[in-house]
Amino acid sequence: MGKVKLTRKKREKLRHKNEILSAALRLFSGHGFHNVSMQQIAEASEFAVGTLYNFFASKEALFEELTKSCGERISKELVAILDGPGTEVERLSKFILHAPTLLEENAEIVRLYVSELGTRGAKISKNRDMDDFHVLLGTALQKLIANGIRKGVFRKVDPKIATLAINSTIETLAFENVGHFDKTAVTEMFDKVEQFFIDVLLLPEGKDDN
Amino acid sequence: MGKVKLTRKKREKLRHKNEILSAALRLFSGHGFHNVSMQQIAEASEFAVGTLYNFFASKEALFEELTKSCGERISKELVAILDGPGTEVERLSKFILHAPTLLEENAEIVRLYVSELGTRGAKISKNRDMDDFHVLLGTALQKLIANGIRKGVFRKVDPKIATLAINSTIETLAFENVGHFDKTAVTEMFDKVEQFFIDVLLLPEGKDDN
DNA sequence: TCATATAATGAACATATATTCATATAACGA
DNA sequence: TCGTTATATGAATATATGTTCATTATATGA
Repeated sequence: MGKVKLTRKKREKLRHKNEILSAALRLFSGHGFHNVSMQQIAEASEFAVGTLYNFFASKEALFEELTKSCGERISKELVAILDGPGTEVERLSKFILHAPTLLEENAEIVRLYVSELGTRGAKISKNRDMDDFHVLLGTALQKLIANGIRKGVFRKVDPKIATLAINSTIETLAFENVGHFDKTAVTEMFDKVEQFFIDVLLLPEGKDDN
Repeated sequence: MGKVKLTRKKREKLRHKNEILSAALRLFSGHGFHNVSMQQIAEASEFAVGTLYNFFASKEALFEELTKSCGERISKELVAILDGPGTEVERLSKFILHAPTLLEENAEIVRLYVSELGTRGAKISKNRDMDDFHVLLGTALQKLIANGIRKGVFRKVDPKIATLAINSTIETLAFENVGHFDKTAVTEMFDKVEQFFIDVLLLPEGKDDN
């Protein structure tokens, strides 16, 4: 994608920027945008306050850059599963069951995403990036379900509603567990969610709605 | 419940308090807790800042009282439907279809609830009242579904997961629409949600899982 | 009418915090 | 070595806002 050749200085600058973003993520995800000060981010990243302003025009700008990179990362990971190999049922299954791992590996990002950026919550700034990723994800899932229906494996439901239900359920469950994360318990819950939706969406054998 | 006899003065004081709460609700629901100042609440309610502090110990206390009364109101309304008359299917149906009306009549409350108090969002203060109401609602819905399963009208699913899915879906849809409310469009969406969950939960005739 | 209690007021205070900028430091090439 | 550029610094500034409290207004009832 981007240029690979970077002078040492440029690379170092980028590293510094990422260190700031990383510290900011830790703080924002733990306490929320309004409860974290630039001073705190400065301390946590071991830079001076002024330095932050060499990288970001404002606190909001910093936040937006953070959400953009985080959103991209997560949505890419999930869309890859939805658009990946396997039957519709397999992919839907994988999509839901992948949540615990994603939650474990990106607890901070997920927390940030759900707590201040999901479909809910008083938006910080008019940042639309997150919404874009959300739409991207919704579209992919919707397409998967529509295909499954066309192929006669899924019951004839409204793909938009099914998508809404699945995504809402995953998001809610994700946030409820991202605070006090217990892999075993979370995995068990998502197993049940997967079971529920597969169970409920699968066309009963022998019965043909079409 | 409470004492009905109140002196005129007491009644007036209560009215004043409610006026403040009402103004606060309007502002908080529109801009979020952190973006509304006591000054603004004072102006909107046509009292002086100091007066607010005669009613509430702090901004947080004001907010908590607001959420408590709002939560009670909504959860009572919904639990009444879930525990009301009719078969399980009828009540579940009614529960989902009631959302547009509830949304229309309590747009501000719903907005406040979902945006800053739902299962998500960086909590303002350690207020647990809202969670209590949420649990109450969840319990009622879960019981309804369990009963439906026992009676053989619902498919054998995990009532907890079904409850999670239904509530999450309703909440998400509610918030997505509370901003730019269009009764027709919203009603149509909730009709589809109702159709989806009824369709998907109903045990196919003639097939007996039990 | 007047003494008392209750309620309302808003300027002043204390604090927090986003942002700036003059200065210092380090890196680099000539 | 030295001048130039890029980067880092953090004290100072400006602003916003939660909270207090001495003062004023109003209502009550003896």
